[in-house]
Amino acid sequence: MFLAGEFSKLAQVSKRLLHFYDEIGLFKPHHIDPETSYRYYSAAQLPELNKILALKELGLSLEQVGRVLNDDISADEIQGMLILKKAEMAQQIKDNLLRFRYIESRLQQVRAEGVLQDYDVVVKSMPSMPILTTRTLLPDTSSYREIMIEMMHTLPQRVGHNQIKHMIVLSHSEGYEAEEIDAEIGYIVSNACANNMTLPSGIRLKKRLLPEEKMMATVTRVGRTYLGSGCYHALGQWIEANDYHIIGPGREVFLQLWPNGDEEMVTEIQLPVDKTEPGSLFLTG
Amino acid sequence: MFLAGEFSKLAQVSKRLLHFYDEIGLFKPHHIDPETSYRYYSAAQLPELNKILALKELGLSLEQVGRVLNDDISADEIQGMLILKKAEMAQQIKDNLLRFRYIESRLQQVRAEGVLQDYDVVVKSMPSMPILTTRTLLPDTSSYREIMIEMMHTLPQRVGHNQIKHMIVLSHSEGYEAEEIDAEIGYIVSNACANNMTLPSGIRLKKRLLPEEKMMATVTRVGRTYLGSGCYHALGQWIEANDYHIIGPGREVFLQLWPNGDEEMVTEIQLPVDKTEPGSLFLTG
DNA sequence: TTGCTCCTCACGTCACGTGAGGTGGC
DNA sequence: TTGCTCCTCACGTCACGTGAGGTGGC
Repeated sequence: MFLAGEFSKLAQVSKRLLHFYDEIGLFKPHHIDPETSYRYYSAAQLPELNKILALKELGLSLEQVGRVLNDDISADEIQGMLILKKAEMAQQIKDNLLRFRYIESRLQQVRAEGVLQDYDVVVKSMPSMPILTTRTLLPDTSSYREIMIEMMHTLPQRVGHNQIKHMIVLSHSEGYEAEEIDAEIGYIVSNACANNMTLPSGIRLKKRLLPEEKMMATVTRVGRTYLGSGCYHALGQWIEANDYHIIGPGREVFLQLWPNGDEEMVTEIQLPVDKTEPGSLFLTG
Repeated sequence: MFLAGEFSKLAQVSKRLLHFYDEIGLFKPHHIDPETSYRYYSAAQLPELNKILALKELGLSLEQVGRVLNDDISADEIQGMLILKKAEMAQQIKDNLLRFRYIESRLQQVRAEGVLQDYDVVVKSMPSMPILTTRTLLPDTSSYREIMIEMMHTLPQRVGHNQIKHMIVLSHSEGYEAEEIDAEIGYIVSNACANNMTLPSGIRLKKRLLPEEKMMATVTRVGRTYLGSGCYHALGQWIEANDYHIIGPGREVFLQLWPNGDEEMVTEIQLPVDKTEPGSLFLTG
């Protein structure tokens, strides 16, 4: 029979762990002296403690370990647990590999530029939503502005302020183009909004449903968005390092327009992405 | 300006997270209405929140994130953090790969036998310790017993009870042999113990220092140990699945001898092991 | 007496999630 | 009035680690 301290040395665990397992009823001392409350453990209890440690190593929670020990669980259920754990491990490994690569790319960036990059990519999902837009070929990036200003000044009155949410631009051009930009400009609106609208300048808007996107790589920036900036660079780097690829038209959502000058404009750039199939890691099965 | 609920939808985080970050001073609302205590956030704050989320994704703690945001940290320190995180990731990935493989091997075992195996392998370290032993070639496994019994009955009196700890057997044979076993039998003793000892039967014991072992794969069993059992099988499987290999003589430590018959004997089998060099995972750098 | 063990509270960790219970404006 | 938002406690999570404060035998 060993005292808690001796037994903890034999098993190479902390005394506190023994206390804790006693407390939660997972592993009790062989007996406790009623006078001193000293815990006594027998060497024959070591295999049981080892079983607990080993199952914990496999990734089971203490509650699961307890159920395995108490035998109120079938071999099938144990198999189920292990299969689940295995899948979780596989997922974690994949995630960590990507995280590892992304850390590497951020490291390179810090080394090269001496500071952490300005733009931070975050994954979001977007539900489907109605938009009221016009699609045109624009000669250059500054042409956006005129159309947007016209919309700002006329649309809210025409369809009602409460029908209208954020202004949005979708770029349908493949890749980046400085001229002949195929873009769709308008507003995110509510379901009740009118289906058609003509602006004073003759521009015609139509309502359509923008599909749901489960994964969007997004970057938010403050200030003039139509100027080139590090946003797209950061997005590109992120998408590459994380094995994503772009699967649809990019969006720019104007969370805050320029009431007091461009500096206060806030835009979120959203690129719908999907996982690129990984070069097999044989973590299946 | 957005209310907490709206802003949390924009950012796709929970309201509680916003409250929490406010509480710990990591990310405060643009302002708070002093009458209602309502929190108001501005769209221009989104990039900052995104930065927090992105740094968290990289694996930094909130405290580290806070230091990066507050700029009371140099680019060098940020690099240091990232390099550290990268190494941690690499280690985690390696660990998880091994865990994954070990889960697989336990799964196979459960599938094959219908129950979880009896023996559980645990890694321990052993400090160097003095032992008082004799090394001989034994004709067969049952010859252990006679020597052990003689030692039990004579050694404690000769060198003093408090000089003696557990009985130990080291097997120097390469691999498993049923006969002509090269074994070393004796006791773990204290530093003050005598250097030599001769038993009544003429067996001579010498004291020597058993070296430290940083990693021992161990299994503990209750009952007669000199009979073949699943112990070694479990050990072997474990060592293989976890990319270890054996680097020295195995030990059997008798934590409890047979005062009332073999059934109550408790033995710990210890195999010194080391990591086998992994087939490169290119996680270095 | 000093040193060594043991014990029982009880708070700390980390990043929030999850109610409970109540308020204020349409 | 009903519904909707917002708020502030405050406990729960998971597996222990880490003192604080005190006891008992050599």
